Amino acid sequence: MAHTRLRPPTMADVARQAGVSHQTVSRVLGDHPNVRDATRARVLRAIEEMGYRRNFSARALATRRTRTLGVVASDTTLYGPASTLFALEEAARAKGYLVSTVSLRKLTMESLSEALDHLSEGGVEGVVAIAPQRSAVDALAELRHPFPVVIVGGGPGVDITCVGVDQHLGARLATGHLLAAGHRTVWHLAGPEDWQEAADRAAGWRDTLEAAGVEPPMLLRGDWSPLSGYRAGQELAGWVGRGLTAVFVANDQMALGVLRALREAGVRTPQDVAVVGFDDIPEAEFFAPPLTTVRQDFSAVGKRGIALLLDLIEGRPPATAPRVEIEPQLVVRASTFPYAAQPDGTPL
Amino acid sequence: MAHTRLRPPTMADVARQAGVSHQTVSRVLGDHPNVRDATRARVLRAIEEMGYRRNFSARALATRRTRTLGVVASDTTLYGPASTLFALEEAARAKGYLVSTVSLRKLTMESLSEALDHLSEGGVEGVVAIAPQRSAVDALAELRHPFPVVIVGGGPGVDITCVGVDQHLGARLATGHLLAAGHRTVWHLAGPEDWQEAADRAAGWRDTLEAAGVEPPMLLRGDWSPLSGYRAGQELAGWVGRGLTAVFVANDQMALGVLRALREAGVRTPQDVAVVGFDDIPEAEFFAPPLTTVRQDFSAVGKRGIALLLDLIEGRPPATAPRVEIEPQLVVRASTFPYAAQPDGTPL
DNA sequence: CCGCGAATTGTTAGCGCTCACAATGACCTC
DNA sequence: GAGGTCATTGTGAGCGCTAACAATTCGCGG
Repeated sequence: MAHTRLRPPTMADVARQAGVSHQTVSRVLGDHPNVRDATRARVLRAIEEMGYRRNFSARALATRRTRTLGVVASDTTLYGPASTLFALEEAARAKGYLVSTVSLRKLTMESLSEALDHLSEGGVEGVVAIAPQRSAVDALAELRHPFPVVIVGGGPGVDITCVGVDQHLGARLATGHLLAAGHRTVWHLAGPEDWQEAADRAAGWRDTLEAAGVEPPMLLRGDWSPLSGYRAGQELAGWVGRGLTAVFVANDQMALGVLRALREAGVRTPQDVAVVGFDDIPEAEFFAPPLTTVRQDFSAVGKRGIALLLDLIEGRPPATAPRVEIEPQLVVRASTFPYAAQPDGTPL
Repeated sequence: MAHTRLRPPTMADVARQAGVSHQTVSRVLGDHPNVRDATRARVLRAIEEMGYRRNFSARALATRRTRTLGVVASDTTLYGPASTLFALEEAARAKGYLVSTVSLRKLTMESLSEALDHLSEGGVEGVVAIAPQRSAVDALAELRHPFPVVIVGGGPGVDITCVGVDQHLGARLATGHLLAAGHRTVWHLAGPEDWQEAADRAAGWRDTLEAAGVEPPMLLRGDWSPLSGYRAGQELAGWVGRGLTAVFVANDQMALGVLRALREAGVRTPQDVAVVGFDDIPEAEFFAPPLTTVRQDFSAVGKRGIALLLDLIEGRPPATAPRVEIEPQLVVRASTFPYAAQPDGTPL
């Protein structure tokens, strides 16, 4: 007969019902060998009947493992961080870990410290920080924490394990693509100075030009937003006819703003000015014109990040170098090549 | 003298160091009154010196509370779900709860069931499901789980507490805006049939037209993607000059595709056809032309969702109705009104 | 200077699980 | 049939904390 049970059943309850000891129940749940099939079946039936679920806290206390990882991130509504977050969670879950997230509005020393405390109180065994700003990386390096930390998207220099896409290579692909198409030089609209990825992309752009014997033109800066791209685009429009025929924009959102400003200034893309972005956000294919851009493999970043963190947690020597770089990929569309395919596959 | 300590210090270690009982340490940490200031100071100093941190699992086991909530979501790289996720985490953290996320690629019965199991194994006290598809809501209603569940963005009908933006009202705002601007009728590009929000927006559109004594024209369907909007836009372009002067598109991404298709067909926006979107993604302001759209207050959704879940967890009678609706807001831009302000504030 | 209530501190038992080890039984070999 | 081995199951001791209760101390009126 079913009576209301105030407390959820414990392992001992199940054991009693199945006529075994609690340890045998534990063995069944832990997939230990050396449990007779008949016994296992009896236990499983009791578990099923009573709707038993192993108590997380008791288990964690006894094993000293919570199997929970923390992630600290900011700007999680942007495509890049959101994709990274998704990839990290998926990779962690595949390894049997739970992920607790803290999304910050700003990665300051203070907010980071609070976030790590919060996660620490939550018993995480390690943390992945999506920290693209140098200042955030520095803060992280200073902060004391009782668990290993892996940084995604951050820069080198500090003594923390990092994973990220090879931004320098991405920028070389973008800039090289434009040079190969016959442009004499390539302008660059960079991201905020403090961002490691912005710096790496700018460096890749500069190095490619210099390797080709071209003096890099003036560098413009935006803040990743379409609005800042729009403003930079207005400025860029003023240089058309004075040597500007190609622009490498440090992300797709700013490229959107640039495209709009150019269009409003009567500048045609790609006939007058070719534009390349970075990220390959889903909308990029539908910009006017569809945007040539650099695609990052976030899923790979997530997998490597989690793998690295688990190595650290389990005290294994990290399987790879402390700095892991994932290769990006150039996606060519009509913003640099007028005959590139339409979104639905038909030529323009 | 400092020697390497293999195990992190326990409360008993701190107590010994401070010359008190572990219980007094617990009192200090728990902010209990009735601890003499001198004692408190001594304990705090010991904690500081030893770098003590309270063990999460032991605490959770003793209190039977993990103070952890779960969130199940899908499509977390899209603006809407990502914003909701962010808002939920922020609201939960403000209440002292940790959030564990599971991001699914598809919300099927099977994946949902696995997600709830995974969270359950992780000891969550309750779950918020971002489940915009009806099928997902139905699956959730069928699934047994040992904790309360609140649905965000889902529909009514089932016996689960829901929070969401009032989509019907949003659609009325959008459609009414177009009618007020003098359009004789408004076409609609809806989202996938299975999505509650798509259905509500379509219903709001239809109701507004009928209230105005207008027979709703043929309804088009997309899948939220820019590509599907592009295809629908090509079809819509064929109706220009045959009564089509205004379109309400069920989200901004599809609206982007529609705008592009119209432009390619030589149709001007807003002079020939006015377009309204839904969501107000950050890029919407930079579409060509800037998009009139409906803004949703995700932060409010997050707060109400968490509040509701905590009510359920703590056995309080829910402070509000089982179905909470947040009011959306119309944002007018140039896609419906040629004199709307430019992104940077200057008139066109 | 005793006694009483309030403030402060200590003691004892779990919370529900896993681990290490002990115990049981089945089966086999010589 | 004694002794040994292996597979299977049970027992006891924590894991590190909080909650309930017991004990101690302090201040102060009588």
